[in-house]
Amino acid sequence: MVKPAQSRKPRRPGRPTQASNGDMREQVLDAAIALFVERGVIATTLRAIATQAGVTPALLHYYFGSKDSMVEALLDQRIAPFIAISTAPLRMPAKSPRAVLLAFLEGHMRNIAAHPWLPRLMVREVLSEGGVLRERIIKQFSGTIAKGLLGLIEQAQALGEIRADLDPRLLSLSLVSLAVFPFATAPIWRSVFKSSAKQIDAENLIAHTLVLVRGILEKKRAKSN
Amino acid sequence: MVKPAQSRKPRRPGRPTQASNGDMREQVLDAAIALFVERGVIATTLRAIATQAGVTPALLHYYFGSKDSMVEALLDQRIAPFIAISTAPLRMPAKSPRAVLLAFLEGHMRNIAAHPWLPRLMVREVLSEGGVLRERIIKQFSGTIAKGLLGLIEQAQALGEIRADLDPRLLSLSLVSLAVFPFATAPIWRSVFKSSAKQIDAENLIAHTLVLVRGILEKKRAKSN
DNA sequence: TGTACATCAGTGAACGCGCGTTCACTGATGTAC
DNA sequence: TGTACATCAGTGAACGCGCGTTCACTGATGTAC
Repeated sequence: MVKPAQSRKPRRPGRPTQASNGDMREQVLDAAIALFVERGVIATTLRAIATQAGVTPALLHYYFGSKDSMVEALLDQRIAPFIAISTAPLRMPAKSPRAVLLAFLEGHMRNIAAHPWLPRLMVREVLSEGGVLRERIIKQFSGTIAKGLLGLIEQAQALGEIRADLDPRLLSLSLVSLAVFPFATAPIWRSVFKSSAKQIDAENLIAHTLVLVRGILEKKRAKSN
Repeated sequence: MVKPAQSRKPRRPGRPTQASNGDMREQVLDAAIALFVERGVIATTLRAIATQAGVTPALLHYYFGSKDSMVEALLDQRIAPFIAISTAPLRMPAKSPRAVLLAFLEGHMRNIAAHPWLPRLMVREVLSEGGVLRERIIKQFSGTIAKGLLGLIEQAQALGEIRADLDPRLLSLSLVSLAVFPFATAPIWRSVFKSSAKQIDAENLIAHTLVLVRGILEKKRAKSN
């Protein structure tokens, strides 16, 4: 995942010429997020990020001021946009809450399937106390996903669109579990199942999960036994 | 969760008398696991563990030789036993694979509900590269849970006990998600839902999840629409 | 039952190392006249 | 269009600090006679 450090020419001292590529800030953020995803925030040193991006550790302070500020910048510029995209459906008024719910879950899974580092980073940091990311992720999560999902479920239950015998909080928890955990742990189960003939790809997983979710939401018919 | 450092009398130099309590090794392991759960393995310093257990950092090396060895000792003595208990049903020959499957899930959830630090620690470490725990947890997991669960599902499908239209690998992934993720993230959603009138406890969650799982495994009847 | 001494449990202070951070500096670029 | 100089992007070397680890030590315990 992490590319070998770019072997750039050893860069003479002084201000660089305009010819040398100027989006170093982006390169630094790319390197930082790649390493954070692999090792976690605390375990990643500024020197490692700098080496990866082909700059000096001093540059990181020149750009961001401190490691903590850098993590926050990264959250604002690389993580928040994804959450905003995922949660967009939750913010628009819904004719059919059930349809919005399914669309949101599918969109969310597709979003994290396309950016597999997202759930991995988020779940790990949320489980560790004292991280800079933890508080902000929890806040963002509880303000958007949790509230929106819960509201949709309650509306859909009230309208009789889905089964109403489940606690909406527990149901939202189960749905989030199904939509997040498999993607966050993808590298693990891929290696566990690697001997299988047919590999599992993201589309299989998304389709499977949607089948499950539809089944879960479905209203009970008269039981046969 | 972490108790304040025991304010023991400042312990005169030299070998301690027999009167002073002798299970310091256990105290150290307790302190270590509590801190590992809260902060993660790399973020926990030996000094923090020593302070917490009321001993010197040098003692940790006296007992375990190194931090890595200590983590391994901890895994063998505090984590492996729980996994062994949880996975016991998977190792006994089953008359009804479906019944064993449900019993295993229920037992597993009850087990981690009673020891909530377990899933939190395991999920976090498994998601971080380079940890000592990671490799061993993955190995243990793929050797027992994954293999056992997969086998049970395949047997139950072959016997017609559960619906057979789902990929057993994806189904096992979904079941593990439902049984692990909600418990690993318990502190988060508890704080998100803390304004609710009726608090969610572990029994609610277990019962809810088992209802969902039974529904998921249930064979389809003719659809009405 | 005493005594001499090896062993044992654990300490306290220091070690080297890598961390995040600082700061004086370098030389290209932008601007005023 | 040139020139002088302030500004800017970024470096290199060093800073103090806390980390995991080491080691000479202390004094209670176990053992041999």
